[in-house]
This record gives sequence, C-alpha cells and structure tokens, in this order.
Amino acid sequence: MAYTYKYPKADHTVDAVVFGIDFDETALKILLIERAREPFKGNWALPGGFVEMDEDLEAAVIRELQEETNVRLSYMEQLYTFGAPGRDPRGRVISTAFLGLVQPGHIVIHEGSDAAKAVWWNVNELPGLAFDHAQIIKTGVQRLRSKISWQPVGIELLPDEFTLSDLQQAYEIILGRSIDKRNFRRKVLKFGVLAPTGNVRKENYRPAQLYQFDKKRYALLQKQGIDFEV
Amino acid sequence: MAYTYKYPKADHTVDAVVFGIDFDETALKILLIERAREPFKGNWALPGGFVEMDEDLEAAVIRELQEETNVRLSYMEQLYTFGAPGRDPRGRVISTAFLGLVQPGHIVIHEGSDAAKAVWWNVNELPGLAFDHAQIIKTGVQRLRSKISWQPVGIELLPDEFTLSDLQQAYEIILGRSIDKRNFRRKVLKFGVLAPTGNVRKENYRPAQLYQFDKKRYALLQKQGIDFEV
DNA sequence: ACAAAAGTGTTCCCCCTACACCCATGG
DNA sequence: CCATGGGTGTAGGGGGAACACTTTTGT
Repeated sequence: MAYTYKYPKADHTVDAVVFGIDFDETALKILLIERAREPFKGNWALPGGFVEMDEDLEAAVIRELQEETNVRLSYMEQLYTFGAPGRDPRGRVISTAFLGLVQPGHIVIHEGSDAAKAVWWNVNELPGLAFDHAQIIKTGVQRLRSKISWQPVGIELLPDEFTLSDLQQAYEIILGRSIDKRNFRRKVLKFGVLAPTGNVRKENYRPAQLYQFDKKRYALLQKQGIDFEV
Repeated sequence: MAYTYKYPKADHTVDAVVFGIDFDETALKILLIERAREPFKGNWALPGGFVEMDEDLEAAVIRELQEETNVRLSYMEQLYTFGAPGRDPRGRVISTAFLGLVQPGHIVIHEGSDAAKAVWWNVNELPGLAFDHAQIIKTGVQRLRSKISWQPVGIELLPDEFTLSDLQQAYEIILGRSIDKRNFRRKVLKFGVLAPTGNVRKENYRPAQLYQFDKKRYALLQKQGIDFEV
C-alpha cells in the first residue's frame, strides 16, 4: 500500500524529555534510549517516534514512551516544536517535544521493542546524542527551571509522602544551588498546599514529619500561578 | 509530479497570532484574514499556510505573513503546536502557531494574494473563526499577558518615541485593568531601560516627555528576565 | 478661568534575607 | 556522649501598594 500526494510532505514526530529525581544520587535524571535502528543506531536519544494519522500529539508521546520504556508519567506538557530542515538525515522531520515528569516510585524501566534499552542519565553527565536532542534537552531543562519558580512543582516529582527536606532537595537539584532551610520551609508552608500526614519517616536519627500535597489547592495554585523565587 | 510514501503523512502548517496596539481606539488588535479559498472560504482566520519542504518554521510564518498581509513584525516567538486530528476538514494538519508583535507605524496592510483581505480586529470583538483559531488566539492572549509580567515588553509594540503614558496605556490594554500612574512610572524607570530623548510631544495641553528604549539594556533584561508584576 | 493630561513623594506594611542554635534519635 | 539530620525565630531592609495635589498648556 502506498500513499501519493501532489506535494512532498514532512514527517511529524514527538519526543519526550522526561525528568525524574534520584534522591539516592541527589541528581536530576533524564530518560534516554539507545537507538535500535538507523539512523544513529547505537546512539543515545530521547524516546519518541512518528505520530500516527489519527492520533493526538500527546497520545503519540504517551504511546511511544509506553512502547520504548514503559515509564508512567505523572505530568506532561508541550515543550517546543523543532522543525529546522536538516535536523534529521532521513529527510524533513518536524518534531514536537514534550516535557514529562515522573515520581520516584515509577522510575522502573521495562525495556520495549523499538529501543535497544532505556536508561536514566544524570542530566549533568549526558552522552553524545542523536539528532538535535542535546538542544531539546537544554530547552527542557530551562523550562523545568523556570516552571519551578512560578508554579508549584513537586507533586509530580516526589513520592506521595515526603519530608520537607525531600522537597527542598528536589528544588536544589533542579535549580542547581543550595537554599536556606528556614526560609524555604516558611515559604513553602505559606502557600498552604502541604498537609502533614501525621506519619513520620524513621531513617536515620531524628524522625522527619511526612507531608502530602493538598491536590485541590495544588490545582488552584497551578492555574493561578505563584511567585516562588526561592 | 507526484510524491509517494509508504505511510500516510500529515500536513504541516504555521499560523501567526499577530498583535498590535491601536492607541486611538485604546484596544489590543489582532490581524485576521478573510479566507479566499475552501475550506472556510469567506470566514475569518489567522494568517498562515503550508510549510515548504526546505524551509524553517519561522521562515514559513514570515513568508506567509508577507504574502497575505505584508505586515512587518518587530518580534516573533513560537507559541504552541496544535495537532488534534480533525482540527482541519482537509485531513490531518498539524499547525505550529507563532506569536508576533508589530509597532503601530507598521500596522498598514497591503492585501496579498492568498487572502481576500486582511483586517485588524479588536481582540475583544472577534468574529467567528475558521478551524480551531479561536483557541489559538486564546493561547496567544494568555502568552502575551504572562510574557509582559516577566519580560520587558514594549519596544516591539510602541513607536520609536513614546511617552510614559503611552507605555502605561499599552500595559493597561494588554492586562485589561488600570494601573496606578506613580507606581508604574517608578517601577518602569527603575529598570533603566528608558532614556528621555529630549523631545516632547505637544498634542493636548501640557507637553509630554518622549522616551526611547536603550536597546542594549533591553536585550539584557529580556535575556535575564525581570519581575514586573504591575 | 477652566479643562485636561503631565508629572511628582510619602507612609505603611509585608515579605524577603541573612543568620545560629536546640532537638530527637541511633550507634 | 557523639554524630547526624530535623526543626525552629528574629531583626533589618527593600520594595510594593495605596493615596492626592501641583504644573503646564490650550481653549
């Protein structure tokens, strides 16, 4: 079966910039796959692929992520569309990139079909990347950083229960600098999105109070936007 | 000549959400064309069209704008990509929308070939629109509003020389609310982007000092981002 | 003289910043 | 009792918000 058109057409793909926080390594991680096919076979790349004809762009990323990595996202938004001619050796390929976030509990990867393997990489120690994916990742990191300062980010990156130190650590990892503990706590509590669960985490030494997000209030703040210049 | 592919392909278009301020009518205007062809012939729509195979997305919007309206932009950025199946009756069409700004002096429209005519519409009094263009415009207005509060917007929307009242009016029109004159002036001058030209505008009653933007400083602030919650 | 827009200062309060010590627990 | 991370308060300063009158010009 073949499809014939009067004019040449570009292909349309989607790519996923998926971030997760690794609390053990205190690092921001990004999900990459090793390409199983040409072009760039054996190279590292963002998960993604061609959009089906009757499929929404968002649906396409979710499907591709499922196929290639089986990771479950807790959040997704459109990032940017990259369409420079020549960005793909196969011909004209326009790609819409998405920003995704995952909670630590869902960081497990089952290897899929299209990808040789999928691995979490430290954002600061990335390998060489296929296509213009280095640039896409750069755009994604910028977006995440700016997003964090005017929207409450956290529910999508933290486990359901977490300590204030966890939350602070998430911010420090993303922003790449340290934050004063007292100021951070006062500020974050003032928004009224956090509720103590009553449970404590006993790990080392003094137990830490566990919190969860008030989802209603969280959604409200997300809509309104907040000023969170920590 | 025909082009044959193994799989079906979507079309890719670009659309331009172009804003300009009309100081006479104290209104935010948007550039629309009356479609000269099917589908939606005779309806109002955003300027735009198909991306050529060897053409960057940005280049495509600029070309289409030129062809259809001859308007000269002072600024452009990518807005969002709309790709829902069914958004275009011709088949699968994915469209990347751009946000454009024009200065009042360049608001003149020369009618082009593709469009029956091009007209500036008040954003608050829009006609029925083709495709999902109403939604695209809504996204554009939101972006412009949020952009204004963390980047210095103005150089792209104002004439080369302008009064502080002009600038304030621009902000009021975009944000849709009034701002205290004294606070606005103090805040805007504190950024150090404005320089008095020495000229004054004599229109009614007391003459007003004319200002221009310091382009170097403007570019710097644009890069850094600012906090401008007026 | 009056109408219209330009221009100008101050006070109050809130929030951000900087900063250092005690607490609870495990080993 | 010591090491480790959890948890707390305050003083000072800067900037935002609210607010009203004088100045300059044209008619």
